[in-house]
Amino acid sequence: MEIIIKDDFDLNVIANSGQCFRFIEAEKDTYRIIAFGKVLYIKDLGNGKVDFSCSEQEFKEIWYDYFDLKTNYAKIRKMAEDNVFLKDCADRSVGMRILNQDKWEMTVSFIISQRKSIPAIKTSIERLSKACGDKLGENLYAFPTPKQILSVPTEKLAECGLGYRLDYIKNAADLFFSNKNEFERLDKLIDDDLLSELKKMQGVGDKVASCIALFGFHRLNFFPKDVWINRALEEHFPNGFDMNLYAPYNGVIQQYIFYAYRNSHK
DNA sequence: ACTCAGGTATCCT
DNA sequence: AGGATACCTGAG
Repeated sequence: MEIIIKDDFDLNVIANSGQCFRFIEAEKDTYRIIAFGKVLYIKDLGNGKVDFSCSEQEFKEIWYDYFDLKTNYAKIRKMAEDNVFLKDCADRSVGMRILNQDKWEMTVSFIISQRKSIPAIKTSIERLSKACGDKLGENLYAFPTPKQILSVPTEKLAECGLGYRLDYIKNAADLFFSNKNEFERLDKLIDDDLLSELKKMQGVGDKVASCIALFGFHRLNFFPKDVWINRALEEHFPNGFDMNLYAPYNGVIQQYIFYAYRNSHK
């Protein structure tokens, strides 16, 4: 189905923004997303026209929210214009959106992310999905549920290149398998409490918890600090970055900095 | 072969 | 509270 999107929307920017690991350019100008047990292909036809390979019902139920289409990102982007560096980052990140991704998938994905490059993270996630996720098509697998991860022999999980993170992931799977409503409970907490609750998990520190909150719980004010952000802040905000200026959208600003700074320094 | 990767836990002082 | 160090493994 075709839809019209007037707001910021660039599939290439989003796919390479580091917030998602199963959103890739499958062929020229066509992107493939595996999420929520579905495989979606999207093609940007230009002039705001975008083709989604799904029914109108599926679009309304999943993808409208996934792409956060209710939110006006062009308006948020304008907030960055008061600062030369931020404006430059925002200008080079036009089309960025913060996706509404699955909370469980984000939890595991960002536990995996520590001390790994983005290509290595993607490899691990694909292996894990293939090892125990539902088959959705030829060489396409859904992200596994906590139960599926717990059901698979350790030797098979060890082949996913998870290293020392494997125990962290099993602990998280245990937690969310034995507490079916845990994500609902967490979702009701205010930002500070959500962060501290997430950090109770083994292998989840400030950075990973912030990413889970921002990309899984859609808490747009979280500002994950990774090596790239820290370098950018040191260079451009030697006296500190004022989080009050861009609240409640610090997370969006963070994505602009991450995307623009990393792309021009890697 | 060698370094570093979207960090965290643990062990110090 | 803050600093140093080890950590699995893959990608460049």
